[in-house]
Amino acid sequence: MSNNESSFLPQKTNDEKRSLNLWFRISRIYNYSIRESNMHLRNWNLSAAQFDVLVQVGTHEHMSQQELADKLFVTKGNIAQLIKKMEDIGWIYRVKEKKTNVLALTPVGRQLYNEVVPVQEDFQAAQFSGLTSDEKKTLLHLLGKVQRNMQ
Amino acid sequence: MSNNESSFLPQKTNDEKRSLNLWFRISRIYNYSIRESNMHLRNWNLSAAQFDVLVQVGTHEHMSQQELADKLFVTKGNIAQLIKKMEDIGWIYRVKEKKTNVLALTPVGRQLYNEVVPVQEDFQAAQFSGLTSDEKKTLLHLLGKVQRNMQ
DNA sequence: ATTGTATAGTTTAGTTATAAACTGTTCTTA
DNA sequence: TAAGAACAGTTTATAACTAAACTATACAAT
Repeated sequence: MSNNESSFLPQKTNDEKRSLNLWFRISRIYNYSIRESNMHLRNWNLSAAQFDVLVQVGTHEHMSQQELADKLFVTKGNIAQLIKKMEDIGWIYRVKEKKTNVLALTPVGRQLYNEVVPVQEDFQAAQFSGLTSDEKKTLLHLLGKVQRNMQ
Repeated sequence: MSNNESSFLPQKTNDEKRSLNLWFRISRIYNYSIRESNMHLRNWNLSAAQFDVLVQVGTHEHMSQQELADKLFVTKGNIAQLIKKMEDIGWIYRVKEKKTNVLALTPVGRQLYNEVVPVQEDFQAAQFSGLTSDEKKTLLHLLGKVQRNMQ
C-alpha cells in the first residue's frame, strides 16, 4: 500500500490528512529504499531478503527459524523457503536440536557476510544523509513512538 | 529488507548506527501496517494493492496506467496485471486513447470506493494516533526531507 | 503412561511484485 | 514520407511473501 494522499474527503481534519500523508511518505521511502537495495545487492547475487537473513544469522549465534521470522517480521513459511534456498546455495547450514533448526553461516556464507554487510549498511545509512544528526535523533524518537503504538 | 539493527561493527559511528536504526524502524512500521491493512481490507475482498488503485483511479480522472504506476511507485507491468484483474472483477474500465489506456471506475467500483475508502483511511490514520499534532508535523517534515534526498 | 496442547518447521496454492523482452503506436526529423 | 526514437502497454519467467493446512516433536498434567 503506498498512497492516498489525494483522496481527502471534505470532512477530513488537517490532522487526519497529516496522518494519511505520513503513511504515504513512509510507503514511498520504504519502496524506494527496498528497490535501490535490491539493485545494489545484485552485485553479489543477493536479494534483499537474503541479505536480511545473512545479517541476522551472521550476527546472532544459535538462532532458530522461528526466531529469525520474528526478527524479520515475516512468516515462518517464508523463512522455511528462504533458508532452504540459501542452504542449497551453500551460505547457511542447519543443525537439528530437538524440534528446532539452529542456523549458522558456512565459511562461504561468512565470507560473503564480511564482504557485503559493511558496504550495504553504508549504502542504507546513506539514504538518511540529508538529515543532520539531531534530525536523525528526532526522527528515530518519533518513529519509535509510532512503533510502540503498533504493539 | 527489514533489519540489521544489530549488525553494528565496532567501527561504526553513532550517527551511522542511528541511520541503520532508522531504516529498521521504517521497515517495521511499513511491514506491520501493510499486513494490518491487508487483514482489514479482506472484509471487502480487496487487497492493499487493489485499494491503492481504487483510491487513485477514484480520485484522479483521466489517469493512464503509466501515471498510475508512477504514483504508486510500482512497475507498469505490475499495473497491467492489477488492472486486468480489477477489470475482470468489474471495478474498473479502460478507454483506449491513442497509445494510452484511460482508467475509470465502473458504478460498482465507485460504490466500493465510497464504502471502503473513508473507513480504510481512518484505519490507516489511526496508526499514528500515538503522536500529537505537532509531532506529526515534525515527522512529516523530516520524512519529506528524507524523500527529497532520494530523488 | 496417556492424552492433550503447544510449538517448530514444511508444504501448498495463490498473490503481488519485479526485470526484461516484446508489440505496437505516435512523434520527430531530416 | 521514411527511418528511427520514444513511449504505453503486455507478456513471461521468476522471486518473495502470505495464510492455512499439515507433520512431527516435545512437554505437561493428571
